[in-house]
Amino acid sequence: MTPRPGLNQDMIVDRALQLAEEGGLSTVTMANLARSFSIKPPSLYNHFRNLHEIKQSMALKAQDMLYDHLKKSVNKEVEPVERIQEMAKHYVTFANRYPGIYEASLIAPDLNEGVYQNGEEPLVQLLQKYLEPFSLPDRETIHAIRGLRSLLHGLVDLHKKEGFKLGIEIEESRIYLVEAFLKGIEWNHK
Amino acid sequence: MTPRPGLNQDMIVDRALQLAEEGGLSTVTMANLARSFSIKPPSLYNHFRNLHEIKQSMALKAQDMLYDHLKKSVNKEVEPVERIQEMAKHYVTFANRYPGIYEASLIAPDLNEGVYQNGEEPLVQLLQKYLEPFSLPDRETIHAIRGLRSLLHGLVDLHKKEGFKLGIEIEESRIYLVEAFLKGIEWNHK
DNA sequence: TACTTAAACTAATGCCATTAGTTTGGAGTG
DNA sequence: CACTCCAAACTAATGGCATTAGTTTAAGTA
Repeated sequence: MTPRPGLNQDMIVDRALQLAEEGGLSTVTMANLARSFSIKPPSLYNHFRNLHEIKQSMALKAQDMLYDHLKKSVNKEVEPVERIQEMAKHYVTFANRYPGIYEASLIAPDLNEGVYQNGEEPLVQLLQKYLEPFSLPDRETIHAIRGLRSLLHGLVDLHKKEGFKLGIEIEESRIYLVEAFLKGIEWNHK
Repeated sequence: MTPRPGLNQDMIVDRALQLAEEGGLSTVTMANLARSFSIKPPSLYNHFRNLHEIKQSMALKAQDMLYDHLKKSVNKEVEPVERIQEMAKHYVTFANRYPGIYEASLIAPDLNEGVYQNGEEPLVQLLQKYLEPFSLPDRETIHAIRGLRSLLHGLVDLHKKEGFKLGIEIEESRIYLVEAFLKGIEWNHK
């Protein structure tokens, strides 16, 4: 049943994420993966159909890791706005500390092929939970989730592009923007 | 002085943007560019040092095109919030109508090598102008610009990924989010 | 011990970017 | 008009990549 069970999908995805972390997503190639296992590239095709499928698996695992990071690090005992601020901070921190994994988490799922339906992704569920105290109508909650994700990703992107340059800290922008955004959400609802 | 001036940088960049528009940025290759001009790939190296430089030039031109689109299509006679709503609408519209060009506009400039300093990019200048009526302190204006860009890009990204799926329209989110965001900005300032 | 089969392999194809070195044709000069 | 020059094309080659087809191998099972 299992002759020579040396490698498996999990090992490959983990190594792929490690490569992404060390040199960026563009260094995740069949050739580099094979090299890292001291095997030849064609051997990888015994475990995945092609590089694209490996990247899809990377995306799912990376999203899980981000989700776990956000979930475990958020204090339940603070008020709603502060809780979202904390979450936002952890989001940005994770993305900056593990840029390769974050990059992998952004890989788009195949159209009509994702494991999650719209709005089913763990991260969306989490944001939805944190927005519950605001008692928004469903439609507005969806808008708010879209807005928050956009703001968070935009801040991460900014940090990557000009984090080293002079200028106003991204951290300060994050605090200001989340604050303003939530205020605007509340105001709009009233 | 000028023997056989057949091709030049502008022609190559224009064709590269055309290829991006037809098949996405990943189809912009030396091989495809050469094919489109009926020449051999090495000939392109007489005009650009490598593919990377071509892509950098594409980014600049694409950013110009986006900027021109936003600039010319905004009505001066409306109130500040409505003006930003219009701009946002045109931003999203442009990105959806010319996905390849928009994709090219996002290519990151080489670190320490861009033609613009921080905050000098035309798009940033435009946003700054539209935010002037809000009379924000300089720091808050910078935060607001960062937030607006993030929201706009996030909406475009969402449209690309799930624009065809069922669900609440991106257009509605745009209207809601810009409205809420600007409300929050004003509130925070008071 | 022999069989089966997954997981490795070799060999090959066809992309791609890039470099080195060569040819060529049009503009300017005598 | 013939000559020179040189930018812009070319050919040939290298080395990287993903992927496929077909072959070998070795570990567990009968």
